Amino acid sequence: MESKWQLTPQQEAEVQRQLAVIRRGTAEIVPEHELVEKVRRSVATGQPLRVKLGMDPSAPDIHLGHTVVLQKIRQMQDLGHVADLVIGDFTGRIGDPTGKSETRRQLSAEEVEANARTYVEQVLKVLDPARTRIVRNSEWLAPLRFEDVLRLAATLTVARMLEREDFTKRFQDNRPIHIHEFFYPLMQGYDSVHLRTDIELGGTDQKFNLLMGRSLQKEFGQDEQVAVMMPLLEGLDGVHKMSKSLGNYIGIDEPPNEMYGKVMSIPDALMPKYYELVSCVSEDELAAIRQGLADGSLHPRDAKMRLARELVSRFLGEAAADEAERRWKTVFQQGALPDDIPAVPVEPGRYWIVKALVQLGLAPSNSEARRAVEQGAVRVDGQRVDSVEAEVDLREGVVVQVGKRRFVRCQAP
RNA sequence: GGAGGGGUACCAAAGUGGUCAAAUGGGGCGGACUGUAAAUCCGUUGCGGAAGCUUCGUAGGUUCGAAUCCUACCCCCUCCA
Repeated sequence: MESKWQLTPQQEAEVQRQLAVIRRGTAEIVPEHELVEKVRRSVATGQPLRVKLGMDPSAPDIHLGHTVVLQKIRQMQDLGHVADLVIGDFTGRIGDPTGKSETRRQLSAEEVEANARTYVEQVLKVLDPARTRIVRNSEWLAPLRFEDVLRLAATLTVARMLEREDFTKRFQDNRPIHIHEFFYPLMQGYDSVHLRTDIELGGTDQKFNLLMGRSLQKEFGQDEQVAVMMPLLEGLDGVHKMSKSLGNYIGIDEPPNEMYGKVMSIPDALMPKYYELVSCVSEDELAAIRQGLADGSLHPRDAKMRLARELVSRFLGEAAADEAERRWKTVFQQGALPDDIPAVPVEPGRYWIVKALVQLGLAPSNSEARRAVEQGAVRVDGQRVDSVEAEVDLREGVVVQVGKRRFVRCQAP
């Protein structure tokens, strides 16, 4: 296709450079040629592209999965483009039906507001604040009249909606689909119209919604946005996409040890993907890591430790990363006791082991405490307790351990 | 308004009078192994120091005996209108 922008050789080179950065790690770009054209335009005119990301404030925290997309935007910001971060405070009231097998609960305005606040704070750990505009879609969606809404709705057919797998499935399974859920993609698309978005980012599961933006922009006589989709990041289980509701996520606000440990528990096989999507290593390093893992010269554990360190350092600071790494080494590599064992006040004396565990908060019930002992999980001052009938002396400084990673130090009250 | 389907443990899902503290899968926890909290394998997963006690939407009832049968109620879903 013929480009309408004539560029100097230097500019051509710049376009190529930008495209390479943008393409890295993406799952799909629709349509590719329009992206090229937009970048050419930007380079020729010096006008930055407007990149949009919608965030659904239905959960208060963001996790590593979200950073995949955020990071891509950051890269675009570093190329000189600007980001519109749309807080879906209006759409959040509905809840994105994407991938859901049932209708989402509608959030109250207050809940959305509270979530939005922590969101912004966390998101700016990844994005460049100077090149980020934070907007809320209630700003332009709330004032729409019913008439406007009808106009939007008229652009869409039920058949088109049912192209979506999640809706189709629900429809076939005789599960309810509420009309208002149809409006979600419509509203998200309208955000793009309002913001005159050039590029909208999202996960591959957002394809339908992203394409909706194109349809609506066309309807409004605008240049259509390009949809840039990032792969979904699997969570700790290595199977399902990282999500809060599945509990397989790594939050970016977690305590350092948690974050470090969680990274270490990611299945080995996911390392290349994690490096590609959430790490900041250069293209060359990435290739080296891939190669090393493939030919066995790089131990998966070491790759993970490096990644864990990088992530903790980025989100929580260098010092926290040092500390988390040190702790991990002592506890798990050397099997030593951690040095930050929580102290629990307890009246000194002789206790039946089962009661002691409950007393120290290491087991929720006698039955569970007994099970732990029976399974050989309990140690007192490093000595395994092998009888459920055992009695132990609890006094200042005694360390009681259940399993490999739960420790408690007794403390006189 | 009418017709029908359904509510079982953390989740999903069997079970339709006793052998059911309730199959199976997932998740959780633990052990072994290891290189880590990866992978794999194994164990365990209501409470209770024991006797036993309390669980199958809720409340009653029938029965020697109920998750299973009856009655009422609550909740969810679908279809027709």
